[in-house]
Amino acid sequence: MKRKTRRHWLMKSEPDAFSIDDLERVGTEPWDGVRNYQARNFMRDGMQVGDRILFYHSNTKVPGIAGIATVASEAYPDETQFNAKSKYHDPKATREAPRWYLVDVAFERKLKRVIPLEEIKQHADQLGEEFALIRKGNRLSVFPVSAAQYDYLLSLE
DNA sequence: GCCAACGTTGGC
DNA sequence: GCCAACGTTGGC
Repeated sequence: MKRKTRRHWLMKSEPDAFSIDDLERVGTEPWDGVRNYQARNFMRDGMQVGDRILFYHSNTKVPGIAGIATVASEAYPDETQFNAKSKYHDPKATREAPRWYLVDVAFERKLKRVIPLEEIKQHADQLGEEFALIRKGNRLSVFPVSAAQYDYLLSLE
């Protein structure tokens, strides 16, 4: 059954590998290569077409939120798991029992400026200490953001 | 480039 | 089922 309300998400990408500019260029991109069960479950079980995504640049000089994207497809099996030549190949995955799922992600817009992680941390009181992005040791690359957190983060733009 | 944090794997 | 070893993430 479909939910009526939209959820919000944050997805990390290393800009050297795939940046918000790359997404703008291609328009829509299958979000392949996620090999973490929790992140997979969010994509497979939580996302709906039209949900908004904060596009986060990780592992770069100024990590932070760089743009907005939307969920552009239902979840479907990540093709790279079946490809022996792919670095994302998973020998234990079969077409009958795929292990990894993804959604297509569509470009919406770049932020006027990147909102740096350093700055986001200064708003921990408003975002909540449990906010996954600023929780110590968090490495999850896909996770939900509440509507309030989403609005607050964009108010920093 | 370093390394803390954390998830996964596999031997037992 | 425990847990050491290993690999990866990602800030700094």
